[in-house]
Amino acid sequence: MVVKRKLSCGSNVFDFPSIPKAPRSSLRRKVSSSKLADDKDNSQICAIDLLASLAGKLLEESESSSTSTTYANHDHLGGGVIKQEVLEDVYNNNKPCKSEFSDHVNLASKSTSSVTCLQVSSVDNDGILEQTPVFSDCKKEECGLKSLVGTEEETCVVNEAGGFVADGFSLKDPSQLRLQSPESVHLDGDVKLAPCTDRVLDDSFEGYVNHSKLVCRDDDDNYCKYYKFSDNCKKSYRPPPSRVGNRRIKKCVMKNYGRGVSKLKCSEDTRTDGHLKALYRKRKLPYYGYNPWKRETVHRKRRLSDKGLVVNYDGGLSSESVSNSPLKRESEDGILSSEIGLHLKDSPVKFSIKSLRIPELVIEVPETATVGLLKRTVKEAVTALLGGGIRIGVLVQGKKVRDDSSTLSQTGLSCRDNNLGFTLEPGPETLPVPLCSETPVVSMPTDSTDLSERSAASPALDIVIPLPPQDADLLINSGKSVETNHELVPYQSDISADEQPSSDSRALVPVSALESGPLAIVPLNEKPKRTELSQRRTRRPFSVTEVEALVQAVEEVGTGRWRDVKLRSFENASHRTYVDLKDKWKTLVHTASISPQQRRGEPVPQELLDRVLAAHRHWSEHQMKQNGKLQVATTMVVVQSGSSM
DNA sequence: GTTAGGG
DNA sequence: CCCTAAC
Repeated sequence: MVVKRKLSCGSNVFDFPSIPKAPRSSLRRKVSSSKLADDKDNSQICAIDLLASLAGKLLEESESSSTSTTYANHDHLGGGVIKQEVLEDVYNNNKPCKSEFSDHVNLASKSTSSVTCLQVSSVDNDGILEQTPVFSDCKKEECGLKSLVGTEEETCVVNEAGGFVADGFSLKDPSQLRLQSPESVHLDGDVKLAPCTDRVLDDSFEGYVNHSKLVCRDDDDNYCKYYKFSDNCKKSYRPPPSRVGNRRIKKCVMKNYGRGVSKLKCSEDTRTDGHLKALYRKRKLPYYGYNPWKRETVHRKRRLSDKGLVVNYDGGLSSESVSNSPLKRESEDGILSSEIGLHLKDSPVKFSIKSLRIPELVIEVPETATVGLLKRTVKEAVTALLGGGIRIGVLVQGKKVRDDSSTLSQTGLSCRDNNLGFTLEPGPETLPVPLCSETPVVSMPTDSTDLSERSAASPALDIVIPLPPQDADLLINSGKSVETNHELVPYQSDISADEQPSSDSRALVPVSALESGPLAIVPLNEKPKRTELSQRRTRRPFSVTEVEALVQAVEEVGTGRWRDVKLRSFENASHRTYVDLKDKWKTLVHTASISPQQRRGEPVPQELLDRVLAAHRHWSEHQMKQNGKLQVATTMVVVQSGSSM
């Protein structure tokens, strides 16, 4: 495994990763992490890591302005803004995967933010701060995300001058946020678990936040420490080995601002299993059939489209008070404030994400494969997925919130009734696999170009940063993870209302999902629209040459036989599907029928347009004739049968 | 998996 | 280009 650091979490345990925020004082930053509970679990990736990274992101945002130079190594990023150039550089470098991990880690640490963001308390909660730091200061590299594994009741206090900004929302005065306050808002209405009390094996996360308090302070000095009161919970909650559902996959999630993403994968990829491969599932697989990957014994398919990329969190927002119990209810009852917004004071919004569902991830392994191999394969697939660069999307009422500058209240997140969802989306930076050229194992990205542009993983070829600037902030690179150990709790397929048909999911997710207890499951009420989730293919206007080839083919085989057209003239153009050709023909016909002044884009020679019209006319007539014959034939049959009777 | 069309 | 219904 490439990923070396894994914080093991009891499967049920929710780890609170503390991600120290910031880059700017990586050195100073102190990260505390709970002890790794199980090394055994290392191989698993915790979904929660994602959250951690998300949280980290939030923190980071606040600090992005003051990004330290530490990023320089990998990113050259200034201020957390992702630059395409950087990405490209990264992608273009086929660096050996192996060494990368450490590097990323460093990045992570630098850029890390604290996962604790999810639960942020105002500094005012002095009471929370305890003198006994359980965790020693982290090394630089490790500072990044450390999950507090097994720690329970951890409170994180973040005092950050910068404020948080998260995808859909921004908290301007972070110092005043207390996410865990009793008043927390329960957005989703979904399941909320009282910390310790409700703790069930399935509790993905809340249960674990109890006894110890995690404090993350990011004051001027920017340092975070965790203080742990007790570690009891941890022990008690060790999930039975058998539980698959809670299996947490450890992923290295790191948040680099998008840049070094690929490396992480590399690491994994490096470990080639030779025959293992992942395929991203493309819509039209058939046309990609020539793709070498297809022949691999093991395929991993990741379907971006559906959403494949989307990780759903089932949880929504739920309020939980840090304290054990009662408070929680109160908050739910109501006191939620709609005030959440730029100036939150004492009206923290608590986000409890029970689980994040990863996108469809189909893994195929030979029957002869060992369980160990299967595990590794899954891990790799997930790691690759996450490592590819993920960005977090926020869904409110099923609708994606694109404006990162919106406040929670503006976004409606302050309302308890809202259905909040987080999605994992492929980040632009997703190109990891290719980097690790050696390993075919995880195929996703590599082919993506060929397989489908559509897939979120935009192939390296066209690196497009679809995301608006603000989204860029959200980008989380998992590649190298910072130690966050979050538990990944798969959504429960059955329970979750989510769109994804369980059938699709052979993915890891479902399996684990089964394990997760009911509590953990909070279905997203609304099915996200695909459009929201999936990434649109990059636009590739047809060149005149292509148009000519298309016209030529259509003249020969006619309209209505797009597959043949494709095979005839675009066999090697993996990015042109027959549907594309059909669509292009449609537009060509339209273009040819309008005045030149009305035409846009690269002008198509009139000669070609004339041919288009001619061919269109010809084949239309041909089709009509066919239909006519058909009708006649039908009529004849009918008449015949009628007469016979 | 392909087609055909609407969006 | 995307999404789907209809084959």
